[in-house]
Order: sequence, then C-alpha cells, then structure tokens
Amino acid sequence: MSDATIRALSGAVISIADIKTACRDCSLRELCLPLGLDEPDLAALDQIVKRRRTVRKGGHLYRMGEPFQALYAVRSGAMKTSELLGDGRVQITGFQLPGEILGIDAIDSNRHRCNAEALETSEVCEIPWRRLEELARQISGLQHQLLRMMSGEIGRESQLLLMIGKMSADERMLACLYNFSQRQAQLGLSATDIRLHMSRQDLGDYLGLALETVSRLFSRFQEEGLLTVRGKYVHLTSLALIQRRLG
Amino acid sequence: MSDATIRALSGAVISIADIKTACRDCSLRELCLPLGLDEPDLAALDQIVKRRRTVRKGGHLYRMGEPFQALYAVRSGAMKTSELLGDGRVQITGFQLPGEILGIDAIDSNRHRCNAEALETSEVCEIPWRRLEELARQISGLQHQLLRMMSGEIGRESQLLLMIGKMSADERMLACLYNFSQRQAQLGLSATDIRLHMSRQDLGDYLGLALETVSRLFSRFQEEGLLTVRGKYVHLTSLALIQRRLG
DNA sequence: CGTACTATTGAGCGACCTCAATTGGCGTGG
DNA sequence: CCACGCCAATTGAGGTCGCTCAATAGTACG
Repeated sequence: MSDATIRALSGAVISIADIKTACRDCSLRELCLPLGLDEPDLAALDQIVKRRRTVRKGGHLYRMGEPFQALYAVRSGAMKTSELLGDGRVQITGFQLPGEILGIDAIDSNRHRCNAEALETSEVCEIPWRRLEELARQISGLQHQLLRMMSGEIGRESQLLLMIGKMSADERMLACLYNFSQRQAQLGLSATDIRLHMSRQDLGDYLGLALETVSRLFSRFQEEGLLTVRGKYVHLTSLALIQRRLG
Repeated sequence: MSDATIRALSGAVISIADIKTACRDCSLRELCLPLGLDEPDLAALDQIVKRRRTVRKGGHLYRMGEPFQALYAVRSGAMKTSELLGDGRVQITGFQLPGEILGIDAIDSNRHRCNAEALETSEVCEIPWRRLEELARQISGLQHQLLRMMSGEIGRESQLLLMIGKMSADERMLACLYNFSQRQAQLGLSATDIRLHMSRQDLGDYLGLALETVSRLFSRFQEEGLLTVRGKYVHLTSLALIQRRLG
C-alpha cells in the first residue's frame, strides 16, 4: 500500500516516508513553493504532495508531448529542460537546482512542451496540478507563491533571451557562471567554487554556443586569470572582476 | 471625478465609458483574461478593471525598474517589451497584440523588469494587480485563466529561445513571420497578408539579428518566391511552402 | 588496463555583422 | 504643389566571431 493510499484512507496518519518528505521539515522550504506559508497551510500542502520520486542520471522526468499531470519540485540533484527542433538541434531552456519547480510551461496546453532530464541522480517531489490549483484557491499565500514562481520563470527566460540574443560568447559564459555562483550561494554553498552539473555540450546547448567554444572560453578565462577549471569544477578568482566585465 | 471614483462610491453605477470598456462587451473576451468566465464573474472582473489608457506611438506603458502596480491587456494597437544591456544593446522579448497581457514578469520582484512601448497608438485596459490576485482567489475560472496565460508566456519565451539559440537567420525570420500569420488569423485577420507593426530594427532586436540582415532576408525570400514585401506589408505566397521550410 | 566517452586544441571557413552609400517614403514648410 | 529634409529601408563591401571538421588528450568505468 502506497503512502498516498494511506493518506487517502486516513488523513491523520503520517508514515515515516511522509515525515521525510514533508514540506514542513524540508530544508528547502524557504526557497520552494512553501515560502511564506504558516503551519496549517504547510500541512495542507503536505497532504497533496504525492510522493518522492527518484530520477537516475540521464533519466527523464517527463518528455515533450506527454500529458501534464503534476508539477515537480527538485529536492536534490539537478535537472535540465530542453526543447528539440526536429532535426536533432537542442536548446536547453534551463537548469534546475533544489527548490526549483519544473513543469509550469505545460499548464497552458495540458501537454509538456519540453523534456526534463536528470543531470545526475535526483529526487523530486510530485505535486498533482489539479489539487495544487484547487488548494491555491483556498490558501492565498500558496496562490501568491505559485504566481511568483511562474513570474520568476518568465524573468529567467527573458534574461537568457537577452544573453543569447545580444551578448557575445564570452559575455554569455561569464553571465552564466555568475548566475550559477549566485544560485549556489543561495543554497548555502560556495559562491566561488562551482560544480558544473552538466557537460560542455549541455552548456553550449544552453548558451547557444558550440561545445568547442565553451571549452575554448574556459581555457581563455583561465589564461586571463578570471578562473581556474578542473573538469566539472570551476573556481572563480574574483566575483568583482567578473561583475566588472559584465558591465 | 474619475470613473474609478464613481464606481468606488456606488458599485452599481456604470458610466458610458465603463460600458465601452466592459469586458463583457469586448470583442476580445475569448482571447483575453475573461476567457471561460460566466456572466456574474465577468461583472466582478469589470469592477476592478480600472480604466482604459491610451499610449501614443513610441510612448511607454511602463519602464524597467518602475514599481509594479497593474497588469495591462492590449485592447487595440500593438506593443513591444524590451530588455536593455547597459551599453544600449536591446533585446525585444515580445510583441503584444490585442487580447494579450503585459506585466506578468514583474509579479515576482514587484518591479518591472522590461520596458513596454507602443509600436503604434494603442489602448490598454489596466488591471490592478492587488485586486486581481484577490479576485482570482474567489473566482476559480479567473485563477485558472491567469495561470494559463502566464504559462503561455513561458511557452512563448521558450519558443523564442529555441529560435534565437538554434535556428539560422532565415529560419528565425520565417518562423517569426509564420507566428505573426497565426496570430493575425486568431484575431480574425488574414493569415497571408501581414502588417508589420514594427521596424526592421525592432524585428532584428527581436530575432537577435542586425537590421540589415532582416532587410536582406526579405529581399531573398522575395527572390525565392516565398513572399512579397512592400514596406510594412508582407504577403506570404504559400503558408504550406513556409511550413515545409521550417521542417 | 583497455574501452568509450568527454574535453581540449588547432585550422579553415562561412554566416552574419559592421560600416557606408544609396534609395524610397512621407510630412512640412516655402 | 513642389522641394526639401528626415528617417526607414535597401544594398554593397569587407571583416570577424564562432562554427565545423579533425586530431589529440584526458577521464571514468568495467
């Protein structure tokens, strides 16, 4: 019998798995959908968050065209979302770290319009959309946070648009690294020692560059003393220096 | 005394201006925020839509950094939203036609993160955000439509991302023209005879191309028999031909 | 320790940009 | 009404940034 079933049969019962999953006990609470909710509202949200799901590296959380059932919140690991272009060309539209939400682009059409793939083995919380939408009507703070997160997603995409449309290759790379730095810091990690969860290819497909260009830029930045690279690990010499180069 | 004041003093009174503005009488009802609302809900929405505002060609509805107060629905005309890059570089993030919503990228931060400028003299409906958010809590259909429109915006931006990041210049142009065609058709206009509301510069700033490239592409498409151009008017020879070129 | 994948580096090319001159459209004032 | 001026659009010439193709080096994993 699944956790979900137990909950459906008797709302008060909370299994051990539930406790581990519960939003109220989650360290990402203040970065994720529950931001701003008080205790009773948190409990209500916990009621609908169905289960924790694990996606192995390279596995898909959902694929383009699949019917839209739920949003997903990243709990651990890292994901990427990508769009395809018939002949195999790929545009990565975002990398999602813990606390971030996947699937909101599908609300409109009831079908996923991108692929969501795990960059490394990841855990996500599944939030059934029907029930979330309903709950958002009852809990104003939840509606507010949902709207905020969707608006934030629009902002992130505009930002990326500006980068790809109007920045040179090196500006894009630096802006991207700076963004990773900020997001790591927000998660309580180092702002200068970045772990890249994705391949050079992915980075290129995100920034609208060839993977060779990404590699060359890493080398050049290293020569210029902006950073040091060792495989997936990048150390930023000086955030101020990078900020200055970005204007 | 403004319409808003009259309404605030006596909810039942409806001025002539209100009648003309009323969502229930608006031909764009089914393309805009009211989609799916029934009569009483429509009336409630009409209560909060503050007034009709006119923006002259080249005028700004709002500017980057200004505090966020309201969403705007385009009623007539055409707008563009753009982001800037310090040194003057511009990325246009969208063109908005009647029935489309402006401002949702600002919900997150309470500040507008782009400029909204009229491509030609336009009328917009102003929808105070505080009251809309509140009303969305009461009217499930309104919440639903708001979420759908925000999700749609995310989809449009992903689409543009894919175009700019992974398509060649001519593919971008064609995809853009095809998109304009579909949107004109949705408004009940011709799908083959397109009126461009924006300059070549704007088109370039939207597609991540130089204005000269846009101009050259128009000429080349014309040579190839895909379309004919006369200033702001473009006639698409065959939609099927264009679809085929887009894969 | 080999195998396969990922990353780096080099050489050459081409798409698109930049700069510049010309043409066309349109409103304004003589 | 026409001439002028202004701005938008077109077209040409040349340059460059980033891509493609290709070879090599490094790294993970059985």
